[in-house]
Amino acid sequence: MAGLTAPLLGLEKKSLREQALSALRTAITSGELEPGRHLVETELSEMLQISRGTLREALRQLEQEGLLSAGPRGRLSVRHLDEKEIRDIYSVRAALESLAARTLCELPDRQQVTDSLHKAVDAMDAAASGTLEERIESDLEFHRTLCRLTGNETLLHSWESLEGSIRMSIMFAGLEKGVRNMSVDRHKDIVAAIDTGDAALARKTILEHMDTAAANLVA
Amino acid sequence: MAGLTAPLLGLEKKSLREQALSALRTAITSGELEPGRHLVETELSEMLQISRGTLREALRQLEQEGLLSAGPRGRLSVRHLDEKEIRDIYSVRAALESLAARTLCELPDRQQVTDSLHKAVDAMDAAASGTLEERIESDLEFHRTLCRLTGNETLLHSWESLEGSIRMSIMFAGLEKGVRNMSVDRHKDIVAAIDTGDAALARKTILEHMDTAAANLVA
DNA sequence: CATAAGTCGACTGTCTACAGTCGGGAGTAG
DNA sequence: CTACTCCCGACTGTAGACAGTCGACTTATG
Repeated sequence: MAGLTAPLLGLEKKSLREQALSALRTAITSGELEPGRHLVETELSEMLQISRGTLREALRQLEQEGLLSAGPRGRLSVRHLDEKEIRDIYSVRAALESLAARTLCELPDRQQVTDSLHKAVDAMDAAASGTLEERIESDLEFHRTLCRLTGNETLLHSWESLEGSIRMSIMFAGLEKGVRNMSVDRHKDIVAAIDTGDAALARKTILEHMDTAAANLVA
Repeated sequence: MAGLTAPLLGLEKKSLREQALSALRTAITSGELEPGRHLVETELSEMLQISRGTLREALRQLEQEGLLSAGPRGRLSVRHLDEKEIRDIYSVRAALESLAARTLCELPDRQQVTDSLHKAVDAMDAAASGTLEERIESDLEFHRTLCRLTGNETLLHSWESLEGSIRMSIMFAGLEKGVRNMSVDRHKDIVAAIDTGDAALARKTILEHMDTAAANLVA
């Protein structure tokens, strides 16, 4: 007699605000809303079939995620990234993920960690023959997992706040360039480094990975 | 004939949303709104004399800054930090600021940078005899400056997103503990390390500073 | 023809009102 | 006295409307 009407397994219904947030994030990071484009609240609220008030809450969040930039009088537009900004974003990303790698190495029980990471790599492997979007998703999921496994909620939250900017970086560079960074082998190296428990090595591996990744994007 | 009615020098009138944001941030990080306290939108909007819609936009932002935590059915309450979370916050902070230090060392022209940092330290010195709040403000200003001078907007933005959590950490630990980290000398060390241009040394100095800072807070 | 004043339209800022939902207390049956 | 039910009050989710402001276009004037 369970679950007759409502979905039970974590599939909680999302508020309109969250739906709008997802929809807009996708629209922006997919390029459907091209960079520089002015966003008009009345237009968007009509498109998404929600009220302006609800929409504005979502917009504030996107603004703080760095997907939107504010012009005079509160005019919002889709943020435009140049090469320097992409490098900057990846510098911060590298700092966060290298902290994650170091932290994981210092964990008492790394068995479950490496298991989860192996699974994430396997998922990338499985997606390797899929669409570009799928490959990117599985890659980001790997790195998100890296942060999540540390158990440091603040770290995870900071990374997720950056995720939108990361997606924009990839989109800006072009998906074909972004996909250069999805190599399964390189990610296996990361897992292996963490597996050894050598924090310095793990940190170095991540930093190099991010350096290469940034270079691939702006090249 | 200038500035008769309106302030001109960058003192642009802030929107009600921004005013509410500042007021709430201050109220929370000062402990006026004690941790764990449930926030009721209608109450707050009446206190602040603004409409709920406007207030909600500010709340969303505070939520993302980590000052508020969401309960069931959108109930918001002032976030509560335990010792582990404080350590976690400072880990992330350390990662960001060590990136800042490294970045500054690699800058071609560091003259202006060290000048600005010296000024910030001087400000701390001047505040040393002031109230606890003033000392904390000048300390945070120093570290914010550190991030700003890198020219990496993303880094600055990430740090500022964390600032609220940092303030809460200090408040949680108690201002008297927080003030232990305001030593002018220790900050001079940081500036000196950056001055040498030795990225590894600068990074190490910051990491140690943050380690000590976190230890002082949870001790 | 150029410049200045005036007017119109487009958007954001803000407020008020309504609807839906959950928790808790009063009241009642066993 | 306990447990169950039903109703009410408290809040959040969401919508819709009004007001103020700035830019662009038009029109009048030197």
